[in-house]
Amino acid sequence: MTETHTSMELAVEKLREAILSGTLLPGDKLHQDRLAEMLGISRTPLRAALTSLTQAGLVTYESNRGFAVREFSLDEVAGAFAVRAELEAMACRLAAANMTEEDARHLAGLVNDGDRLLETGELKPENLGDYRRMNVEFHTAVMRLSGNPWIRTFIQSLHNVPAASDRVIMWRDFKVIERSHDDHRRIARALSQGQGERAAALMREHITFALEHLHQQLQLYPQDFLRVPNLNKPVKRRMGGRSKRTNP
Amino acid sequence: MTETHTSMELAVEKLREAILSGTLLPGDKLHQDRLAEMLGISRTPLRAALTSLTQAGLVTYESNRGFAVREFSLDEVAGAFAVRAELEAMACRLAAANMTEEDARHLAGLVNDGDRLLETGELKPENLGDYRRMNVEFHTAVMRLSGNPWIRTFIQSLHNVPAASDRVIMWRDFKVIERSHDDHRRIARALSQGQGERAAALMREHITFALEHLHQQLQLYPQDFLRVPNLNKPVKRRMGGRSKRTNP
DNA sequence: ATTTCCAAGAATGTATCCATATATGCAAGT
DNA sequence: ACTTGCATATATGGATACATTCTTGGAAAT
Repeated sequence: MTETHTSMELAVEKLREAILSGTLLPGDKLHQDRLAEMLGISRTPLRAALTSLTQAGLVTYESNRGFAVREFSLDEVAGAFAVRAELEAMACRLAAANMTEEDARHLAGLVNDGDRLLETGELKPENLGDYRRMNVEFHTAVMRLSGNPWIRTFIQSLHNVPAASDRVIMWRDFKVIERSHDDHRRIARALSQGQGERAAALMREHITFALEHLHQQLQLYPQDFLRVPNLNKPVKRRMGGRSKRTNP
Repeated sequence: MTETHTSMELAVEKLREAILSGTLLPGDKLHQDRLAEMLGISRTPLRAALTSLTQAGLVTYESNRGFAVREFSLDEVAGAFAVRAELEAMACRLAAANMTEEDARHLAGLVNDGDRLLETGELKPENLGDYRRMNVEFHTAVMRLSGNPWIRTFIQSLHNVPAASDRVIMWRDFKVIERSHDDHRRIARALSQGQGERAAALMREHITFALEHLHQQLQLYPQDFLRVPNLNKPVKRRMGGRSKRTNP
């Protein structure tokens, strides 16, 4: 069984990673020839990848004017959190009715993993990746347990909104992390006991606070977030670029 | 001033229409050469269109095995209604806080349009298109008023689920239409008076009932919905082939 | 008769080439 | 000096040709 990766799929992954990690900044124009050369493929699969990412919401497209990395307003980011809160709360209500013993154990296990990662009283940098994975898996598990596939689909695309993604855990305040993890613990227990409304309320607050906290962090450390959307930039940034152009 | 429609965008429209209208049935394999010829374009823009539709959720794709019209399970259809109910209820809560006089008038106007279309005590076939447009515009307006762009985005993609689309109004029972329209009236008034929770409750029921009604209709008139997904159709016509074997 | 293997056909994936639309820069006119 | 218009350059959109993978039909062996 060959893991047949078509090169368009590879391009999608590479580009998604580049955009979400900030290598490509919002507003950057996605020049087909250069990108194709950088990725070592031709323009055909690249265009397919860009088309795909356009529908996924990561890039924008205008006829005859090409693709560009999508920019998000603060309102859109806030809206993303609001919808996340609502849909994941919904997932809790639904999941509570479907929980089996095994499901309960799985969630409890994830909470346990978090306990271990935080037991030193801090979130060590080398544990950040594991904590993030645990966090993602917890939320994903709840949505899966809801039995409604659309919830996962939509939350997934909300994670393409840079600041709304649960990829980012830049919480400097350990107390906030601890509280957040305690939310998980309570949610897991509430779900296991069939307390759907309670779990939903916890989840809604869990996510709503994340937005509030983001706002605070944005006030305190704007430079961490404000990769300034280069508005009508005079600067042509190129990624790893070999510049082969000679004009000024 | 040419309405510069790139031929990929045209293909997207044509295909979307063909799929939603049932010309292309769920499970149908989307043969690139044939489709390209039918649409009068080459495979390049066609593939772009298919890629786009894949992300939009109307078709599926597997590496080296091509595209096909997506099939939806009854569970997925039900799930679509459930999420619609939740998100549009959310839109009501948000919209109630944002309503201006003009917004109120707009909604009232739409309700009025519906009144006129139904005043004869029936929904005449020639009015069905107008009624549908009014219905779509009403729901769209509420979502727009919510100020959260994601709600519209997601509901939009739920309308790609054939039976969950509000394109279909195949209500034979006039009482059901009348009640549904009365829901609109109450929702419009509730929103205008800032009664967000009430509007949300009405909207949730409005949509939840639509699913229940769909279930009923599906029991009564299954043939209207069950456009049978033609599983591995035996048409293997090879033209120009040298082996002309007589049909059994 | 059934199964296995191989080869030819067909369809998909990718690269390259051509056409068209947009952007840029220079010249001419006011 | 500024604006306008045109010519050239550049980028994107689409078509065709080529490569790779999958499917299918048949022959040989058990």
